[in-house]
Amino acid sequence: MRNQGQRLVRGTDVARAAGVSVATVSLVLNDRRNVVLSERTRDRVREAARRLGYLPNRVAQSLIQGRTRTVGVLLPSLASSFVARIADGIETAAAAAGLGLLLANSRHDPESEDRQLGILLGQRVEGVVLVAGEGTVSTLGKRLERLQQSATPFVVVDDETHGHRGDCVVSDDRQGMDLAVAHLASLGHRRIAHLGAGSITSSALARLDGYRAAMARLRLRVDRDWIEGDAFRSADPAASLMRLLRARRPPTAVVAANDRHLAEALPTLRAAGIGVPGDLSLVGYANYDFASYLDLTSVEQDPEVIGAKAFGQLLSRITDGPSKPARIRVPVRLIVRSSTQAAFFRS
Amino acid sequence: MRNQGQRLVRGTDVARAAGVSVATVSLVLNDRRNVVLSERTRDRVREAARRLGYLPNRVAQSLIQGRTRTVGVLLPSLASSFVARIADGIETAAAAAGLGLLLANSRHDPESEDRQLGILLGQRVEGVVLVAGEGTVSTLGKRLERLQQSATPFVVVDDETHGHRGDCVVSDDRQGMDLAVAHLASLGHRRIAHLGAGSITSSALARLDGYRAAMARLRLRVDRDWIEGDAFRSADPAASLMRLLRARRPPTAVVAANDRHLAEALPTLRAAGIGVPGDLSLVGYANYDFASYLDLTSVEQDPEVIGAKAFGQLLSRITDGPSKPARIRVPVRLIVRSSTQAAFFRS
DNA sequence: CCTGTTGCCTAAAACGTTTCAGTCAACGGC
DNA sequence: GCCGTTGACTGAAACGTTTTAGGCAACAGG
Repeated sequence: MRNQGQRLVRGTDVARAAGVSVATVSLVLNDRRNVVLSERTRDRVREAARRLGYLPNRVAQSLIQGRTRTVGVLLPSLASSFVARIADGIETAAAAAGLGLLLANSRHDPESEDRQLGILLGQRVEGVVLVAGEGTVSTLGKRLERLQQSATPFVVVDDETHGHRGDCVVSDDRQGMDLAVAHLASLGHRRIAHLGAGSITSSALARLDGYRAAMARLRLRVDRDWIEGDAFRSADPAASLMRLLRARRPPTAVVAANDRHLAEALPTLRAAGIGVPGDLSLVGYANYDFASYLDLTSVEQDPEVIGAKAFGQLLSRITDGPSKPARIRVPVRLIVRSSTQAAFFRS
Repeated sequence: MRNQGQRLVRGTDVARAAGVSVATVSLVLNDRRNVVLSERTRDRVREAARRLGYLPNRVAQSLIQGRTRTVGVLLPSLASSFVARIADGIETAAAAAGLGLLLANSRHDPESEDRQLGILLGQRVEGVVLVAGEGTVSTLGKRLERLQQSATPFVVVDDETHGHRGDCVVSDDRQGMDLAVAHLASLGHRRIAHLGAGSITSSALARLDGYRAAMARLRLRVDRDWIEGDAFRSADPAASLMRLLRARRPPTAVVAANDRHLAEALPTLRAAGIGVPGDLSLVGYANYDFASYLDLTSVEQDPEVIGAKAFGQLLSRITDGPSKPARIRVPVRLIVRSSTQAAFFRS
């Protein structure tokens, strides 16, 4: 720790240089206008501070003021661009509000998430944004309880199954599925199948749910063998998609819970001689950058806005205190490309 | 700030509950073995701490110990998956070393980066990882100077043009280009052109440089019109690629500085009736996830390792103090897919 | 000369830890 | 009974700020 040798400049140093007390330094630099101070003194202090390169020690400030101006963000990984962009949104909003971000990464491990949360609370963050992820969501309740006990405001992102415990912000998966199904229906499709996400996260379930609701709303029947790749199926999207096409009444279109599954299944479709969109229309989900390269119609989410809203909600909890849990759903929009076209066959 | 009302439990509270002094609480909880303390007292204190849910206030600890156990990460954005994965690598390494991460985002704006750096230094982070980005790299030196003045250890990531000022960690772009060119040469290609990144970042320059060096090493001539999309050209990759194909001696293969440029140019190639790899072999760079969906041969980087190495270097600076600047280049590897095949024509 | 008033600044406490010198009791040896 | 030693714990300072009550000089009014 060589910084010890070369101490950073403190308020005392500025005070000595300006020929005043530390109290005065603080008063001047924080521009306490209700205290009378001569312009001459102000200038002297400011000049000394500038000359010495004085940066008030935030640690000491935090201790005395009882607030750290820092919020914690606990996420499962930054490898997912969806999560990373949420973090970006949180950071931007926090910076605008003058709050810093302490980042912790659970690596999808509940125990690690526990430990990290402990560290964040030890650091006395003023609030926590908890981004749910596979692996940690099932035991999330335990950590929310801990947050409640320590009276630390929090917001959950990307999971609404714990909505009764506090605020949550999610992407509007139901709306997304409705847009996808409605788009296909407007093209004349009646036999629309669903290729699920193969996981049991809150949004995977919401997308399946949204698919069913949209079909019901449009009075379209859903055959039993039109849903594939749910939590109980293997994670082979191509095989799942091919199974869908062997249904008793084969679908003319498929809405997927994830672009990635479609991208992976595309070569198999091509090999089987099934043209897209000629023989089969496809709608993906998430609008990853490759969706445009593959010309996939897809539902675009807005992770930056999710992050911004999550921070906004957290901030209002920090300043206004608790009240009835809010559930914020961020709208999505459909990006139409050439993987969808009018139905080639009407039932 | 409602947390004020419901204060968190302090060492004093534990001390009172256990019938000892605060000093004892600290001694027990920090397991100071060189001080003699009876087992009975230890147990009483530990029990009281557990019962009250005592979490030592890190802010006070930091103040007294003069170290915050926190490093700052200053990056241009989390929207880039490359940067996000670097951050992930840093976080993982930092967590393993027991250090927290304060995240700041410059949004590609030098002024904002300045401000953010000020905040990090105010927070008394023990070191800073500075991830360079377009927009901020040109004025990076100013901030490095500031870091040097405050005697805060730092490491620069993704830029080696400031290597004289301190440590830097970069992906080995020269090696990557060498792998790409050598791969094509081994397939019999002699006329290999370069589609640049269209930016003037350190790695774009290094990739161009690596291309030239590799061609020279293999004794392959580089025509003047075989380099496109450098900093002075417009950012239309498809047009750049088509220009390459109109060269006096048209190339049979192209190595790009970025997968994305190839992905965007692909439709144009298809429209022009140029088959890949039949008429033209392509090698991309970065191995984005879409590279596999588009079957692009590409150079894969390892951002997590870049982050880990950056943190490792920073940590050794923090503990061992300064010495000769290190320049760490993280190896890359070539992922061969079907966008490259044996040359159709030998010169 | 006394009493206020005003203007400008400062002393000192406080925040919640850690650390170390020191206290105090008990005990043993002589 | 005295001295030293050991074991077990504690008092108080320290970290670098902010904040508030109050000090002090100058000056005015009576």
